[in-house]
Order: sequence, then C-alpha cells, then structure tokens
Amino acid sequence: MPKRVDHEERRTQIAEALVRVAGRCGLHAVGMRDVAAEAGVSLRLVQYYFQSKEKLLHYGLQHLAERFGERAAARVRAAGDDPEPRVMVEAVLKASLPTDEEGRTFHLVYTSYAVLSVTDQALAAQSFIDKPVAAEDAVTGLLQKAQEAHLTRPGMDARLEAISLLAMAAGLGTSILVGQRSAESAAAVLDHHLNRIFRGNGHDKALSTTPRSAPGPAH
Amino acid sequence: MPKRVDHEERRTQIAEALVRVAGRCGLHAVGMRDVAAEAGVSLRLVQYYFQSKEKLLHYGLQHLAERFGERAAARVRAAGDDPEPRVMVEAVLKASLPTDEEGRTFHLVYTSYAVLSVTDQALAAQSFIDKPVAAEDAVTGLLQKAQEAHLTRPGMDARLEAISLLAMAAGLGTSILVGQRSAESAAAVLDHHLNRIFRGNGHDKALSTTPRSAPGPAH
DNA sequence: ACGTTGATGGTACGGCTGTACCATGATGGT
DNA sequence: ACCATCATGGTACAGCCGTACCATCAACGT
Repeated sequence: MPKRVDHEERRTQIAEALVRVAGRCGLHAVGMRDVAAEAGVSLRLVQYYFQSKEKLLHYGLQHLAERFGERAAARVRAAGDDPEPRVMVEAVLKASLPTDEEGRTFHLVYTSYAVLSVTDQALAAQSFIDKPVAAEDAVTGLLQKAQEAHLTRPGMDARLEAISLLAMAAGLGTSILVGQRSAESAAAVLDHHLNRIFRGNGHDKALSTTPRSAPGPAH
Repeated sequence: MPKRVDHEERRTQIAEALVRVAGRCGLHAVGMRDVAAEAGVSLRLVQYYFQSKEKLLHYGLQHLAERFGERAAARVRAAGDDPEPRVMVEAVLKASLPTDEEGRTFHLVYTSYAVLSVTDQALAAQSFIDKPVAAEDAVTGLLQKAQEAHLTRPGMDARLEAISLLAMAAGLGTSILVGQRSAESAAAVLDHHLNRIFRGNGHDKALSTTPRSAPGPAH
C-alpha cells in the first residue's frame, strides 16, 4: 500500500479551505475547484475525500460549528480561572459577534448555511437545531447559576433572557456584517442588557464606555 | 409603434416573481429562466426589462424593501386609529417576524440579500444601510414619543431599546426560519421586552400566553 | 397606407460546474 | 520481488447559466 494518509486530517484541511473561501467570496460562490485550490490540492482529491459537493457542505457546516464552539470556549478560558458568570456570558456572546476576521467569517458562513438550510432539506436535517439549542442551554445554565448565587436582578427568567441575548447577538452580528453598525456599538448594546440582568457593578444605565477601574461597592 | 407597455408595471411583475421563486427555492438557486417562468413571460422579456441579472437582483431588493415597508405600515394601520405607541411598536416588530408565508419569504429573501451584499459590493452599495436605519429611527421615534407621554419605565434609552428590539426580532426571525423556535415563543419573547420597556398594563412578568381580554386600567 | 419603432419569441454560444472515468506513482504485506 | 491497493493527477462529459443575436408582430405618426 502507499503512504496511508489520515483521512480525517485531510478532510479537516479541505473543510477549512471551504470555510476560508466561503468567508471571502460567499458560500454561494464556492465551487469544488475553488476549495481545491484554496486547500492546495487537486480537484480530484476533494472528490476523493468527499464524494459529492453536498457531503462537502455537510461536513463543512459540522466543522464550522465545532470550530465556533472552540472559539467560544477559548474566549471563556481567556477570561481567567473561575470567572464571574457575567464575564462568561459576555465572552460567549461576544465570541459570536463578528469583531475580528475569524468572527466575521464565522457569522457570514454560518448565516449562509442557515439560509441554505431553509430550502435545502439535506442541510436542514443537520445541526441547525441541536447547536443553537446547546448554546441556549449553556447560557441559560450560566444565568441560572448566577441567579442562585443572587448575582442577578430579582425576577429574572433565565431561559427567556438567554434566548433574548443570543437572538440579539445574532441580529447585531448581521448588522455589523452588512456595515450598518460598528462592532463597538453592538458590544455596548449587549453590555447594557448584561447590566440590566446582572446586579451590582453600579447602575444599569449610562456607564457607557468608561470601564470602572474602581471596584464596585463590596458585594 | 406597437402597444406601449408600462415598463414599471412589468418590472414590478417580474420582480415579484423573483421574490416568489426566491422564497420557494432560495435566492442562490434562482436563475433568469426560473423568474421568467414564474412571471409567465419569456426569458427574453426578463432580459428586455432588466439588462442583466445584477440589475434584476438590484431591483428585486429595492422592491422587497418597499413591499416590506408597506406590510409593516398595513400592520400598524390594522391596529386601529391612533393606537398606543406600544401597539405600534409591537406591530412593526411582529411584521418582521416570519409568522405567515409572506413574512417567511420576506425574512428569508432579505437575509439572503444581506448575506450576498457582504461579498457582492454592487449590492452592498444599495439600501442595506438606509432601510434598517430608517426602521431604527422609526422605532426610536415611537419610543421617544411614548417616553414623553410617560408611558415607559423611567430611565429608558429609546434608541438603544429600538436597536435591541430590532436586532432581537431579526435574530428570532432567523431561528423561526430554520425551525429552531416557534413563531409563538418568539412573539412571547418580544412581548416580554415590550412589557419591560412600557409601564402599565400589568406586571412585566408571567403574563405568558393568555391574552387579557379585559381592558386594562383606564389609561 | 406605410414604414419606423417598441415589444416579444426563439435560439445559439461560451463558460462554468459537479461528476465520472482512466491513468499512475507509491508503498506495504507476503 | 512482486502485486494488490491506497492516494493522487489529469481530463472529458453532460448540463445549466447568463448573455447576445436574429426574427417577427403590432401599432402609431406622418
């Protein structure tokens, strides 16, 4: 036999090429030849590891969701060891905002997939329900934990706020993508609502951009 | 000369065909032949009234935004003469939710255009900034009016809440589209936030689904 | 009355796309 | 040492797409 190649590795390499070119030219414009060129392999190879374009797209979405989860987890870790719930929620939400090139690609390509899945039932059957529900559950869990620790305003509905925050982040992300809004102003909107949900750290209004360096009133 | 035809009317007819087929098969999948067949005209006619596909898409987006504005206005009018600000805001927000077939098509095709415009600069130059900003201004104005009439909770930032509500409606709309959430639960989320923003009409929590048939406390 | 001009139909062409087929190194088991 | 087999390359094919070209019919101005 010839050199045995790790198929999963090659598939990952090609899938990442797919995401890159989709982020650059739009998912609708990607052809198998573009993916092959971006990955530095021949068209035949893409055919070899994915039998059809449909399977390539399928795997690409799976890979994208995975990478996005890793990105969010990394953001949370970057917030330090055992961070406050609010910081964790903030990290997750802002990871989904297209503030950098990676986030831009994620949001654009993911939205493209979402639009595709509406009319393409083969994509719809996939992870367009599971993944967001998982994110919703995660944020809901964080909010509930915070609620149990009395870190939130009284009378908060954890799941409802989680849904609201995620939907808002998604909507804001799209408006950033189309150039309607700046990433900073979108982040400010999210901050406002986090201030509304969580107690402490001062009032919920008009703390605007200036980060309070002084510690808030001792819990 | 032959029968003089109203070009604008024909263009509208074709543009509506474009929106219909895009809502059915996805904007990425629409070809000029599909549009022609849907409009009941020949391919040549589509070429005749729009010189290129790019111009057709351009006009289609313009038409879509226009029709969406009319839809929202109709919803507001349907709320009665001189309705409360809250009812008007609610009408605008829920008009953008894909609760019926028309709304589904609007949201899907509009989102498709948004995704396209990110990578297609010819589309980006168009109304993807003006239109949403107009909506944002409109909702902001309504909230400010309500605030001046002391119909809102104190300390509300009208523009910030307008941005939040619109972003949330957009995000919720997409989640409805992909089948993740029901239209009713999305509407409930919006209701919650309207209850949070506006004062009166009972408490802001747990009025859940039961519509209050009894009239609220006399203004 | 007639010819110019607007509206429409049919069709062909070049390019691109996904897929299939054939060929050929490279390598490990026997 | 050899051959079966994995990995890879090149290329051809059918189909669709947007666009362009040519033809035709109808009607208004003169």
